[in-house]
Amino acid sequence: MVRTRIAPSPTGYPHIGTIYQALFNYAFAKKNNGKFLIRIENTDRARFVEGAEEVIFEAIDWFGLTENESSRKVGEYGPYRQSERLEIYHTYAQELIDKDFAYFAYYAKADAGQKKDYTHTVVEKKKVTTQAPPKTIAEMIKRGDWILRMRAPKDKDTVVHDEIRGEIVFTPDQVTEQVLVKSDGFPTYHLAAIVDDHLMGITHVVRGEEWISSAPKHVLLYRYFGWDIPKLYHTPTLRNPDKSKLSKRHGHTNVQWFREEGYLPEAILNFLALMGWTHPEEKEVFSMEEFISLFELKDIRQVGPIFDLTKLTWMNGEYIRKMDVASLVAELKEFYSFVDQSLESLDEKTLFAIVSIAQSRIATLKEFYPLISHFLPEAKFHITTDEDKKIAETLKDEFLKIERWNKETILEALRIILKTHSIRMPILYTIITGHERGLPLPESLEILGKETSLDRLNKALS
RNA sequence: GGCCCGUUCGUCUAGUGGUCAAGGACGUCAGGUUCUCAUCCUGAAGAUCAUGGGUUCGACUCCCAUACGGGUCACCA
Repeated sequence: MVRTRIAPSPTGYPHIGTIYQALFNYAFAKKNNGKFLIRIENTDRARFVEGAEEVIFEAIDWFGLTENESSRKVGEYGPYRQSERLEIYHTYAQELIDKDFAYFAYYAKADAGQKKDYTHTVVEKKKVTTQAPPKTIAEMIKRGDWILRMRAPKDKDTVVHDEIRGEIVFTPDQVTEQVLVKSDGFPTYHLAAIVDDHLMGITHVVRGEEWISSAPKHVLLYRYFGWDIPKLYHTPTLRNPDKSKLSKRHGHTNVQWFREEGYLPEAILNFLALMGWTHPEEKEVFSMEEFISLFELKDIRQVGPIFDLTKLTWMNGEYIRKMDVASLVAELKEFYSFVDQSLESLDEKTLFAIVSIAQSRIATLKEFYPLISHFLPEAKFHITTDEDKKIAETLKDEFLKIERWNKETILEALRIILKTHSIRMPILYTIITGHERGLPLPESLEILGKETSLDRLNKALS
């Protein structure tokens, strides 16, 4: 039974990189009739953000990457929130102490969490004390200035087998004696993740390449416990246009941002799938079902791709264009209620008609509204010059002559205007819509109706 | 700085020793269709496969070095 997981930390907004990881883990689990779980890694109390967990799940739901087990969907391997598993970690930490694979180290509190400057080689200063070390985790927590570190071999290389990159050898000096339990009794990622992955039956660990350097420590821990090592896959990390790791500073990383910009979750997922993976037939647009059936973890590329918004926007347009009108209407309604902008002034029939002519002209849902301003009740014709006025008068005459109000008869009328005033389309377009270009004019006027069109003309002429 | 991972058109990529003087997609440019704008269609420009050495009859593909990029070196994940 394949079991995969993502392990987000509730430290802020949901990151697009988390979704990228979720996509691979989800697809692989689905392909193999396995389970995909979400474990909340909240062992860092300093960085914890209230409400962040809820927002992660909201993003997961939006993308439809529904998990089988998680803190909100508790299965038999729970709890799925690390803060609720402290006793478990302590038990296993004690096992390590008993086997002498871990030891208590003395550290003054003041050193906690300080970053270092690595432009030059740094020699870590060890604190010394004459105190006897604590005997148990409980005693350690009580004392406050002790931590638990793992032991690492001084004479042997540690080999990490990565399914994408092959064997990676780490010499002893690269494998430091990682802190396992912090002085507050909370485990670090390294202990917690290994214990949880094992206890939760994770078979394939798919995570970002930033974890490669700490992988040997994880391998060691598995060995200390005598556990099987799940298959390890280190995926490339998404990059900014300047090639650095995708960050808020240089690009858009917040899932919420993509939603507010009118991107469709399916399109984002499709685009993300293309970042590091290629369809066997080199197809660019494919469904999640197709992706699941074709996807293989081992085919993931090793190079960090640059997240290119231009191509995502194109992809989004592709998705919008292939939707049926009813779905697009529903999608637009949901989007505009999400961004607090209503489409309610338009009745259903009108909205359908507008959407069908707007469909090929928008790449994101957000582009819809600016395109349809001339359909809103408060819109009017734009007559600014005497020439405009003359055109409007002819327009009125021609409109009055039309008996059957449809796009063909309207187009004919418009052609007459263009000819008699020898003007070009953008001028006429501006008078009617206020913009130089946009949705097709005959269709727009047909939807608007003869009555409304004449009404607006009269108002503009008076 | 040490170590680790990587390096094919601006970007995403195909390519696993000969079929590649490198194919596709986005973007760009030009043209066609057309009531504007899009869609759609056609075409063009765009990569001496980071550089230099090997190995081989033959290398984008294998090996080594150099350069460059990224990651990591926290009581953060």
